[in-house]
Amino acid sequence: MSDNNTEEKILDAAINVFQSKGMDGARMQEIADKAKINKSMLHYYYRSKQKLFEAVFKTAISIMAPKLREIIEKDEPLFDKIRNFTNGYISLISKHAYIPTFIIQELNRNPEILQDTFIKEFGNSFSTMKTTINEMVENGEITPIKPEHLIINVIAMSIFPFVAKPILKSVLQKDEKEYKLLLEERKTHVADFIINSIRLK
Amino acid sequence: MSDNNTEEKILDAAINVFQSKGMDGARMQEIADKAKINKSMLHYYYRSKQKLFEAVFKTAISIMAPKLREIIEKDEPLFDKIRNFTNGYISLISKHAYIPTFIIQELNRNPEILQDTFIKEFGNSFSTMKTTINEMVENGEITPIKPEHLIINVIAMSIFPFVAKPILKSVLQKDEKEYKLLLEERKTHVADFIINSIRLK
DNA sequence: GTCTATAGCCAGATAGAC
DNA sequence: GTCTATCTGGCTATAGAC
Repeated sequence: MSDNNTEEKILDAAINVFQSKGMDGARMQEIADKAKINKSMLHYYYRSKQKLFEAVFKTAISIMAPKLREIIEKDEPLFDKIRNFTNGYISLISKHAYIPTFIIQELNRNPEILQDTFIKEFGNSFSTMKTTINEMVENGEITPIKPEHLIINVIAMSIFPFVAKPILKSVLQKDEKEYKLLLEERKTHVADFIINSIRLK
Repeated sequence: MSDNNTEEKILDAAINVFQSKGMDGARMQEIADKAKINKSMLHYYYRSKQKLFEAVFKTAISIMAPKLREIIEKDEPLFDKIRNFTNGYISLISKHAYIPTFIIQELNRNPEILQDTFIKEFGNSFSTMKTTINEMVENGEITPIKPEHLIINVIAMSIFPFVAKPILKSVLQKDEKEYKLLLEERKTHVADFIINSIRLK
């Protein structure tokens, strides 16, 4: 994609550079080089580094947010939901390995970005999921657990291995290929692990 | 601490600034201001921004690594190990909230830093823990699980809530106080959740 | 729309007085 | 050891020709 259109070539290159270097580390010259266009074109199309960054950030969110909504909103049995999310999300991130770290990094740098791009994505859809989980606990269908912790656990086990890849590779003494294999296994492992913990025996 | 000694005042201020802004976002002037010393003192004591950064990075690692070794090396029953680690690590990070994000961010920026400061911390102590877990599986003491996944799960659920705090606060619609309470609960919740998953019923 | 040239600023680093 | 003043380079951004 984007072999012709200059604006798209810029955005693609900007995604590449911003996501690996962050806002502060990124250089407009590097983006121009990667896009194989003149540096002043960046300003012609996006006015400023800040505006270009915002376009990249929104793109990143738009890739990650829908699947997150899915787990929260879709009407299906909880265990299916967990299996679909972990499998789907780990697959998705495998194709966009830099995005979670990028979002986390920039969000910690400037937590207010959320107000504009993120919060309204969710509204109060979380509260319905919360209700569902609480009902399952009350009906004795799963072990007692706070919905908040369950959600954090699901997300943490899915995303953290990507974010902390360098540390985990080192601690576990895995090479690139072995680590990739572990991530692949986690598409099913994470759901098994969670369901094993909350289901009644 | 560090009310007199200039070098210490610099390091304290540098820790503060580098850990919240990262290498690229940090400014020597801001460090000097926070340390209430003249900017050129930074160079007098640490030669360059890079060298000062390395000192800060090593400090961060030296705060986080020992507890990580503990879980891997200490000779105690697995379930105790898990309880001690999650409780101990979450408590530790609560006092140094910026460190995990800082380490992850800088490690993704430059994965080679590890070679110098990190890998040798662990040696092959991981392999003994791996053996222990595999033996427990074989002896039917816990559910079948790859040691790698168990370790990733423990670390992920302990650390991720700090790293992804802005997102999770937003998704779960918690204010600062409520989120702090969740983190507090996780000191015991995480271990319960894990043990509940791997113990035999 | 695309290029070259350059303005303007800011940050890291150093020289040198005290 | 600590300060002021300044150099130097690199980066964003723009002016202006084509």
